[in-house]
Amino acid sequence: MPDVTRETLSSVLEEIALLLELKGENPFKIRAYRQGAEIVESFDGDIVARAREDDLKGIKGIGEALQQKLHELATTGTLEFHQKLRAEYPDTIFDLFDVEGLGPKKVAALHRKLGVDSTASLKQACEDGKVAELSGFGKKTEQKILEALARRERFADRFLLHTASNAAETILDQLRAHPKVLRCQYAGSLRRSKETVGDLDFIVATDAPGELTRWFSEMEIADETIVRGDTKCSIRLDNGLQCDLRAVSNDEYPFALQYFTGSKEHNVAIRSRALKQGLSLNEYGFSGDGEVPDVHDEADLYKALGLDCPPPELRENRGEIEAADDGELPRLVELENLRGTFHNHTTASDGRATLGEMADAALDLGLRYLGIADHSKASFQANGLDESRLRKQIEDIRAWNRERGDELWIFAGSEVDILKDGSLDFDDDLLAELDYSVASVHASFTLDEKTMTRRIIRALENEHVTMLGHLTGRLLLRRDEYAVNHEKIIDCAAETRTIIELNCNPRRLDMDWRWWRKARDKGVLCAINPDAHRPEQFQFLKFGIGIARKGWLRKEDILNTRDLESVKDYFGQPKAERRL
DNA sequence: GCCGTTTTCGGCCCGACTGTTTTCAGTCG
Repeated sequence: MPDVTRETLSSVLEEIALLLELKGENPFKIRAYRQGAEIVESFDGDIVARAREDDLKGIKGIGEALQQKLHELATTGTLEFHQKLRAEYPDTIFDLFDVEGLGPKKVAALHRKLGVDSTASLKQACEDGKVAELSGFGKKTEQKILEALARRERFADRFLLHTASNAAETILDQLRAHPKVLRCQYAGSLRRSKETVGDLDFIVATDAPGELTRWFSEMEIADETIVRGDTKCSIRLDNGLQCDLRAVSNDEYPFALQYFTGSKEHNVAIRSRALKQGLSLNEYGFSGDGEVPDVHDEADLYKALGLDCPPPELRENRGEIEAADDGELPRLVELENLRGTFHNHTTASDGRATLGEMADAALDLGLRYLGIADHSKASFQANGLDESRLRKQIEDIRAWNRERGDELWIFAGSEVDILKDGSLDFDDDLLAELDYSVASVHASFTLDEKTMTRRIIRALENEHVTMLGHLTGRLLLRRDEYAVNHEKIIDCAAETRTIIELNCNPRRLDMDWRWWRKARDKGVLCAINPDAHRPEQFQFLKFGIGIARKGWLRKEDILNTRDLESVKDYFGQPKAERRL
C-alpha cells in the first residue's frame, strides 16, 4: 500500500491548481482544484481511507472528477494527470509564485519567452535587462522583482503571532489617537488569531480617507511605502512586516471590518448565503432589489443574514456558520477566566527568574495559583533537575505555601521527559510526591509516526502523568512538528483522563488549534500553559487564549479556569476518576 | 471542475492599485 497522507492528497491538488494557472486554464476549474485541496486538508474524518475505498460521494466541493483523481492517488500513490502536468515545467518554477508581484500570468510569460524557471534565473534575467523588454513588463516591474527577490532572502514571509500583535497594538494606539479616526480595528489573520500572520490589516472609519492614508504612510514606524491611494495604503515595517490600511466611511466600516477579517473561505460562504437571500454583499455594504438592512456593526451584518455573530477566531468556515444559524455558537473562553497557570520554569532549570520572582509576577497578574514544572534530568541541555534537586524544590514550594499560600498557591510539578521508549525520566515514587506532572518529548524527534505515537501513548498511560506537554514539538517558522498521530493521542488522552496542554509560547501554540474542537468533543480537558521561562512570558497566556478560542474551547473545557479548591480536588483524585 | 428551493447550463466575489498602457491586464487581498 503506498504511503499516502492527507497532506499528499491536498498538496497534489494544490499543485495541479498552480500548474493549470500556468497553462492559463479556466479560472473556475483552477478554483475547484484549490477548493478541493482545502476541503481535503480540513476534512473531519479519515479522508485518505475514504479516498482509498472510493467513498467520497456527497462531500460538497468534491465532484466526480476529483473523486476519481483522489481515489487514483490514494490507491497508487501517484496521479497520471498530475505527472503529465508536472512534466511540462521544472520543479523550481513553483518558487516563482512566492515572489511578490508575480502571479500565474507573469510567471508563464517569463517561462515561455525567457526560459525563466527558478528564482536564480529570474534574477539573472532582470539583471540582464531582459525582463523590462517583455511586453506587459517594464523597467519598474523589473526593479520591483529584483527588490522582492532581495527581500525574500532577508525576511520570512510569515511572522509569529506576538511579533504581529505587538506591532498591531502600537499602530492601533496611534490610530485611535488620530482626531479624524471615528472607529478602528485590526482585521485579517491577527484578528482571527492564526498562529502565524502574513501581514497586518487596519480598518478605519473616517470622513477624511486621503488624509489618513497619507498620515499612515508617514508614520515613524513605516520603513517604506508600498502603495498609497485615496482609500488604501500599504507600508512595510523595518522587520519586513507589511501593514495595510483601509479607510472607509462610518457606514461602510462594519462591512469592511467583516470583509477584511476573513477568512476568505468564511467570506465566500457568507456571500453566497447573502445572494440566496437576494442580497449582494461586498466590503462596503449590502445591495439588492428589495429593502437593504440597516447595519451599524458586525453583529447587525450577521443578523441581517439570520446569523448570530461568530467571534472572529471562529471564522474559518469550519462549522461556525452552521452553528451561528442554529444559535449554537459556543461561549468561548476569555483571558479573564484564567485563575492560574501550569508549566512554568525557574532558575532551577533553564528559567531566568527564581521561584519567588515567578510567584510575585503571577500575583501581580492576579492569579490565584501557579504551577512550577522545571525540566527533568534527561534534558541536561536545559539544566534539568535530578531527583534530589527536585525533592529540594518540592520542599521550597511547600514552605512557600505555608507562608503565603493564601495569596498564591504553588503547585509542585515537573516537566518530565518522555524518554525514547515512552518511559519517564523519573520513577513513579517520585512522581507521586508531586502535585502534578507535564510529560514532554525533548529528544529523539525523528522516530516514525507509529513509534512516536506509541511512545507518547505509553507515557499517557502512566497514572502520574497529569498532562501532555507540547504535543508535536513544532517550533513555528523554524522546525516542523515530529510525526505523530493526533487522533490516536486524543483518543488515548480521553480514555486515560490525561490533560492535553495548549502551550502558549508563540513559537509553539501546540496542540494546534485545528484539533481542539475534536479533542473537546471527545472529553479531553485542556490546560493553557505559558511555558514561561521569565515573568514577562506570562503574557503568552493571551495568545493561548486566542488559540483556545480558535479551537472552540469554552471556559469549562480548561482546567486553569477552575478555582484553587477545584484544582486541588482534581489533582487529588485517582486519574481514572477525574472528569471534565 | 462544481453546483442546483430560479438552474442539468451558466454561473462561479470583486474592488483598489500599479504599471504599461492609450483603455486595460495583472496582482493582491
